[in-house]
Amino acid sequence: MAVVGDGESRALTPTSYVVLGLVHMLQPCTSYDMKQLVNVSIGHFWPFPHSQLYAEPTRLVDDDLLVEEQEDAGRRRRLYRLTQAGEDAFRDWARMPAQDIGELRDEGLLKLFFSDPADRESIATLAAAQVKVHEERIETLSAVRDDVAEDASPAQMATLELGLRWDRTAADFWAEVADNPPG
Amino acid sequence: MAVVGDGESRALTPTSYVVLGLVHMLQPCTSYDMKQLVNVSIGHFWPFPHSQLYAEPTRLVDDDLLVEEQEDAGRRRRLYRLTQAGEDAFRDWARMPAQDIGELRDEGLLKLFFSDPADRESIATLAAAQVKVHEERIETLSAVRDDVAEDASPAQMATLELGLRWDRTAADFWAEVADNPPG
DNA sequence: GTACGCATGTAAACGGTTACATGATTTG
DNA sequence: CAAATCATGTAACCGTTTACATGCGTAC
Repeated sequence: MAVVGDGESRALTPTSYVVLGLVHMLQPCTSYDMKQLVNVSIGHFWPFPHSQLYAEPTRLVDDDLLVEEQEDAGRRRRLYRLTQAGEDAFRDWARMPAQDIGELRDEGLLKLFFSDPADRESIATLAAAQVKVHEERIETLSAVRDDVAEDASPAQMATLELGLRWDRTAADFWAEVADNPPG
Repeated sequence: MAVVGDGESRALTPTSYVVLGLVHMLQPCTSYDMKQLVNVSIGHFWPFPHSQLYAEPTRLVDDDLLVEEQEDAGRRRRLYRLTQAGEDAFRDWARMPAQDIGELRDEGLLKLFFSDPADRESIATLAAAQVKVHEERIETLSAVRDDVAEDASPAQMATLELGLRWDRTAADFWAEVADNPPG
């Protein structure tokens, strides 16, 4: 009996599912096609460098979740598609509620946590900078929203909406901190 | 002339500054002391395994930002303190506004983004689970807040406050999605 | 036809996660 | 004094990041 895949199966990471999801939407597609989509969508809340979009599909081919087909002329680009197992893995993941809890990982929060209570001025400066960052991102995301309104699904628009609400919440919070620095 | 540190200096990561900040608060302290504090504070919004609290101080000693002193009896635990360079590096970081933008990295958001518009029931199920997760975390964080209210600085309490607001924002968002799934 | 930018990809190094391991302390 | 739990640490693997490299099209 033929064994498919090399050796033990690995646990898939969120990146794996991002790639499966992207291929699901775009197949057949190249790594660069994925990159293009990432740039205007999930890249805004789940950033990663494009090299992952080359490395991860290779692993998924090993796992028999993707198939790769290489052009025989020109640039010999690699085109990816889902296998049946890939479709299944993606659908199962999409259906199952998320188990991990989304963390903030905001460096500004770290700085606030470690701030010197006696140095309220530094805190105010930090807070003002954070307000700026979040308001700028509200601008960016609003523009993206308008840009993609035609093409994106309602669920995709909703992800943008949560992003905007988060930045609004954060901007308000930091504005309060700037106004009245704790210390 | 004596050369301090081995080879080229590396770029410090957020983890580096977490450790510098922890040592700043607790020095002299062991990795385990840091772990204790992490568990009831930044661990809630910037989680990482305790092994990092052993690995990173070793690197920081190489960088001459920490000094290590080993007990000569008993468990021979390692105690860390900041060097002058460590104090400086930490203070400089703390003063400078954060440059990276805190990202969401919420797996639930990914699932929403990739959800099948035709399958509104899955979306509603996902959303209901997300509501539960965030409301539970509101409970947890509220309890932590009450627990540490005596000991924590106002700035530290403020970080908890932002965490709570984020979970509130997210819980509300997902409740709306559950109520009226896009698709 | 040259220059610039977009498209496409690779490789090495490093941090982070996971898993394991075992010595102390407390509790019953 | 046995068992459980806390305290303390190590090692290996693997994903991610960073940096480099270079073909192809297009505009001037």
